[in-house]
Amino acid sequence: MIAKVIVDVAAYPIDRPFDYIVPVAMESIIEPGIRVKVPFGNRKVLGYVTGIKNETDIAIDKLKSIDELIDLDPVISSELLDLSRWLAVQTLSYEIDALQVMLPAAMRAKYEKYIDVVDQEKVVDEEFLNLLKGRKRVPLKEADTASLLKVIKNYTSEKIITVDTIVRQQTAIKKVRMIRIEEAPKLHVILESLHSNAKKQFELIQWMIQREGQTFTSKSLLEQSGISPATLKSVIERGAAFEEYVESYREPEAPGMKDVAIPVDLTEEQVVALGHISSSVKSGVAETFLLHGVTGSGKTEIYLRAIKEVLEKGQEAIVLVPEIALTPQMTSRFKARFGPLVAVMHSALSAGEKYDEWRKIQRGEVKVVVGARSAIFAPFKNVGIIILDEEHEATYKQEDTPRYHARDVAIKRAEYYGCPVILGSATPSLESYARASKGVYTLLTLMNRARNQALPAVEIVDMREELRLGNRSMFSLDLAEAIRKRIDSGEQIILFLNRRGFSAFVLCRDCGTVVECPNCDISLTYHRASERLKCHYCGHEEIVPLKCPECTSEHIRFFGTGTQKVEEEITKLFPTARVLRMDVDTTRQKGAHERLLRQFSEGKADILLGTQMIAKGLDFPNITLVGVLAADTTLHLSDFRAAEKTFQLMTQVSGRAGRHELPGEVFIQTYTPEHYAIQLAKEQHYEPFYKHEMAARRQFGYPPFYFVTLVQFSHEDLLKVADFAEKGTRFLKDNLSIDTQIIGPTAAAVSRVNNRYRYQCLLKYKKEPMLTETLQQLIKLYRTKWIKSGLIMTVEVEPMSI
DNA sequence: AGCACGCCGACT
DNA sequence: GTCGGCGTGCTC
Repeated sequence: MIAKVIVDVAAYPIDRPFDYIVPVAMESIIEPGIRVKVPFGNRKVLGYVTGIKNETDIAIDKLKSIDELIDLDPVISSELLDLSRWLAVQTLSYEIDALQVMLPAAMRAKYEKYIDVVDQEKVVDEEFLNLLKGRKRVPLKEADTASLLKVIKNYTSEKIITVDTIVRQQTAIKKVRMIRIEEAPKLHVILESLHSNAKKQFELIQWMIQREGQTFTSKSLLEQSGISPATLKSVIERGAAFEEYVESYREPEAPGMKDVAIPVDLTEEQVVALGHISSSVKSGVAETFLLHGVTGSGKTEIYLRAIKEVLEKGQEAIVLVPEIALTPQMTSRFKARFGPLVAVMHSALSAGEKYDEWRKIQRGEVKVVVGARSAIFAPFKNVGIIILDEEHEATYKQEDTPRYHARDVAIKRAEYYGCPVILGSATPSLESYARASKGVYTLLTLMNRARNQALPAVEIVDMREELRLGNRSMFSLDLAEAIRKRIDSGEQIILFLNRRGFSAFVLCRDCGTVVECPNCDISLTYHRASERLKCHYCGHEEIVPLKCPECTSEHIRFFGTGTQKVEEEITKLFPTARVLRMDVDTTRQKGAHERLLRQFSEGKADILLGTQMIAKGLDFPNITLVGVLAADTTLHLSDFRAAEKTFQLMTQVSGRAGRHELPGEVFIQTYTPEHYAIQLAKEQHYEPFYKHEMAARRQFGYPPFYFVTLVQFSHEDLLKVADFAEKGTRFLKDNLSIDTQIIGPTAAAVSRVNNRYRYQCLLKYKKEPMLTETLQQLIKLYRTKWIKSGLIMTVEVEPMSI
């Protein structure tokens, strides 16, 4: 019997199955999806069995045998095995990367090498003997000097010692030590044999006789008997009890918030939308729905009811939410509705906790998973529905290999199971809406809010005008007035600062020098908490200079607006206001996110001030005012999605106000009030925005009219990167059709990051039959030749930004 | 990716 | 003369 194995080595010539002999003892157990330890070259690696066969073309003398099985049951189902192959092709990545991304990080292999002494007599080297200290097995990494490694090499070739590789999972699986007590007759025998001064052991065995045959966790046994661990150990050695280790789950912190929306009657729109989804669930035919509903229209309630139907059919549900929206508020609604049937997967869980959740899914102990992007690979075996909430979010696209989009994977999995995919959003991506318009997806619309509240009144404030009136503060007069009113009446406020591309930088007022990162072509960002300047690209940090590094002037200070600075100004303007600041700095700590939100929901603050992370999903009855401090900051990014992102953000954040009884009000401050993205966000008019933006995309040849692929090059040497970028672009031009636009090579927007110069080449095409093949050839060229010269090249099909 | 094999300069 | 530098080539 021969097994086809994909080995855990990400390299170009290795990216294919290797054949191994299956030892007879393994034949009845082995099947595709099981992991194995195999010899590869002169080392041992982990591999995934992808197929079983009886013949091979490989010469017999070349074939090796599988060393051992890592799993007894497949960890990758046949469905996911096929999906990984598809994923590798789609994203132009190694098959091993596509496989690994499907499993929790804790299951990734870790390699440890040990020296085993075979012939003790012949070990004479003093340094080596010193390393052994009498042991017969020593971790190889303890040998850290060159001379020792040399001795090891010699001893290995003389077969005095061998080097053994242990393949194991990264994080130990949490196990609980269980103690099973023997039967009474045996205990009596042991009791007799005890020495008279072993009083504690005598006591423990008598205690055990009362509980013969029972099993305890070692912890509870020690507590209940009041005996020390040392005594227990001796008693176990005498054979009075067995130890066994049982895999146990960690219990992730229980969310503290209740389901705020008790099941209510559905609106007519909701009934219609749910009806379409239900009939798809029943039909067993894959169908993709775009659920377009204004903020507060009750999309989540539709998800919950659709999932209920799926569970009643005996099937499972996958719910994806953007990481940032994976708040306790969101997950607790699912937990409240489906209780212990829900597994939650988010980045705040430890590697071990993620593994536990994964196991619960795999064992079929849960039926619903709510999670971020990677939860799309949940190891369910009978998926009945897949939901992507806020489907337009860029976080659904993975930034490193395999660069997959969760939406594409969802649709692929749904095809296999013949089940519906629900893409939900108040502001769908243009791609999805275009597909819905063309009938590729089924469009479901919710025009009204579930509790029939009016959408909040949105006012656009022209900050240029404020400036003209002499108001140099970051709060317009109207917004300041509205804030004051809310503080007085005890209502709550959300202030949103879209900091991206608009962070606090340090500028010399005499010579105009901006302090830049020494490794990247970008200005450094001022961080108040640490009083340091940081680079957001490479992580470089330095102290804030007191003098200008160029002209030594002392007139150097920071400009721009960060949340910390806004917080200061709020305290100055509204001394009585209680402010909670939520950004990367205040939420880094585990659980900080939840704590801040809980404080806010309990009314312990008047103002919640934050960045992107407060724009989504929050639902608090007392919020009646939302202020956007500077709406334009996303607008000026050099990206084709800039307007779309701005519109989405404005709509999302506005939707936080007035979701319950109290009416909401929104102020959007901007320096470009005439821009269509801002004007149309005012009324949450998606349709006109869509039409306007589509016209722009058509004109400039961007998605969804054209597909794009981005090829990026980086190198320490500017001349070399320009040269390779030119070569790569030429290769693409020579091999792709004439209708494909090939733009570049051009220097990237941030032309140097971490001391590497960056170039890129952009492909735009409607139909390019040669695309995959040409890109594969380009990658081959890179991986076999160019990579040696220090070039790094990445290819991203359909990037989220360029 | 690793790791060994293999061919040329500086040391006991 | 050997030790060791890292260029080249292979992994079922």
